[in-house]
Amino acid sequence: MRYDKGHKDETRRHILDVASAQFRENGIAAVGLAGIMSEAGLTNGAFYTHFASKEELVREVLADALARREARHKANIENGTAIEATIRDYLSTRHRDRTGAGCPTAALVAEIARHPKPTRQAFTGKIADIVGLMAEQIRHGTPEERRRKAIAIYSTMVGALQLARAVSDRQLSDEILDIAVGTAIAIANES
Amino acid sequence: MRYDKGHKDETRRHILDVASAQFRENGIAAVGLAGIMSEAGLTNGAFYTHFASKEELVREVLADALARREARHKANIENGTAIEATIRDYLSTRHRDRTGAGCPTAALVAEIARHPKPTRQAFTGKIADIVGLMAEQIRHGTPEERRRKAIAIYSTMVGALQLARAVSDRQLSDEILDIAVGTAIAIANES
DNA sequence: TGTACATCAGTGAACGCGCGTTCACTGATGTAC
DNA sequence: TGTACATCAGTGAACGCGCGTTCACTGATGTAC
Repeated sequence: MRYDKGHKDETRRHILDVASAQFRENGIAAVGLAGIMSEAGLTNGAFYTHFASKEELVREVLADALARREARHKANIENGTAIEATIRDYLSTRHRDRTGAGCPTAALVAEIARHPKPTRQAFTGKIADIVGLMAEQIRHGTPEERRRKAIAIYSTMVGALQLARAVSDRQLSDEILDIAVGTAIAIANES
Repeated sequence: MRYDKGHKDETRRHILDVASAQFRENGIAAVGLAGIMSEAGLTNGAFYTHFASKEELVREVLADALARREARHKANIENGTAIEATIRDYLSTRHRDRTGAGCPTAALVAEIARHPKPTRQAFTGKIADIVGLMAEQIRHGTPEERRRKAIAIYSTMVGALQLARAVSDRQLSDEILDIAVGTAIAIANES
């Protein structure tokens, strides 16, 4: 072969990374394949050597980006990181200001809702896993109670991060994050 | 004039309504002006008799759709509707399943975050008003505490509704709504 | 009262452009004989 | 060892199409004289 063994996998990985950042930064509908491929240092046509369609790319990007978030949650559990730290990290000004590197759910959830079922299924599976891991981080309650708390916390975090990104008033934005931190931590710790 | 007095205002109103529903249903970036105008029963060119650009339409649609939500909140207060009923209504399966007629924030907040400042300002002003009205509905706490609760409840509702719409598993979707109702009501009533 | 002109919401074709996708081709390497 | 062919990731031009926007035009009514 004229390319190293594993070259194609690396290229595919690179396209996924570029697409993942562009989708989160600008939204799926607003991002074109030509822009993704040129940022990846390739030409238009090479796209179809790796993916069957834009929709397949979307599905793989979501699965991949959420798997990375999941890996972070797993590492948090192994390190004994408290749920409070996870919440503060998610609702930080840093996360708010770096959409392209941040949570795919907060960036894309409304758009995902409008995509075909296979795409929503790829999303659903990973979300269920992440909620399960967050439930493990929670210290109080039965497994069912922890699961309910994890879903409540995740909903609050996703909503608050999006609101904090959308409002034009910096002070209000900071306030939203601050209030959501307090709310999410209170949910985690109530008995 | 060859059209009734007030005709132009009615046409503009109609374009706004059609655009408002299409944006919420399919997202701003995915909706074209030609599709809006044809559903409104007009041709392409007439658009610019009413709006200077697509971006101006977006701004006006947001201001208008959120003003309608605000009017509903005002009516709730005048009718003495409890915050619990507002929460249950927002997090109902009906609202989840009718995106095009539902809350513009839940449908469009992530996209709004990517729009120019004037658009985000139009959004921010209305959101502040709606949060203020929700705070009035809350029965416990100082004005500042009520405001914080309203922001927490709104964040939770927006996040949960979006998640419920995106997941492909109906049972999980219903569960998310149910959990968020409990969480939001608990926030409203805690002292 | 009759005629010439002004008004203006809406028409519909066209503008340049970028979209997702297709496809004949390239060229470096591996394999067969 | 040398040569013919197969492989295949990537190239780059082209496909039809819809985008946001522009603009010369229409035609029904109102106004001026």
